Amino acid sequence: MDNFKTIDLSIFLSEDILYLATYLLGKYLISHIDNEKVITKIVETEAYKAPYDKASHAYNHRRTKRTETMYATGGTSYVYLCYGLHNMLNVVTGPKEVAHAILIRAVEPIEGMDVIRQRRPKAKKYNQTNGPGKVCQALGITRKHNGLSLYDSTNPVYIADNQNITANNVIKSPRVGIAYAEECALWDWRFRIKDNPWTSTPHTVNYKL
DNA sequence: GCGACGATTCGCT
DNA sequence: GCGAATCGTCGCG
Repeated sequence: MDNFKTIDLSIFLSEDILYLATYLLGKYLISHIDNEKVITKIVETEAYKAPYDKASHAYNHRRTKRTETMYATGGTSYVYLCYGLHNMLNVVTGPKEVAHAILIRAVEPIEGMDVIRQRRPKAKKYNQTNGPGKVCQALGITRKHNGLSLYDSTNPVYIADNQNITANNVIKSPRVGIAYAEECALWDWRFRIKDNPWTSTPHTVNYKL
């Protein structure tokens, strides 16, 4: 389990963010942090399409110190702190200056389960990596890893090629935790691999306008 | 400066 | 199911 084929940069430059969010399903997310290697498979993503998506941090071209990373070239990592304690990993996509991003919500452990258990000692099997904050904790990802090129296997965090998931094996549903985003909250921009037990909760969300 | 709040998680009821 | 934890970011002034 070594020698991974990385993803071509040109893929990340696409502006078809819904395609990319499904394309990333099945791919490897790998971390090599604190001398520990963890290999996982991406099983759940969410798309955030600046500038008109009200759920995006870059909504309405908002550009601040924090969101500056979102305007980087596609394939860059955007890691931010949520609720003061949870790190969230996103994949910036599109050309430079286009602030689209894809949130990695859940992964399936492939290698390095012992490391994950060490980092999340209280989590039971399927609760180890089934949420965006849990993913970062399990892989050791923090805001220090903001701004990395995810197509470069010499970086401590990167994405590698693997299976493609066919459309009939992808579940689309509304995104989680964005009730404030009004009509955008209803869009089916959350993508999960069908019947995969490692996807995150809640399994359904219901927003009222 | 200051106050409000968040792309969540966990433990307890 | 509910509420607390916890702090950087943002917007206002």
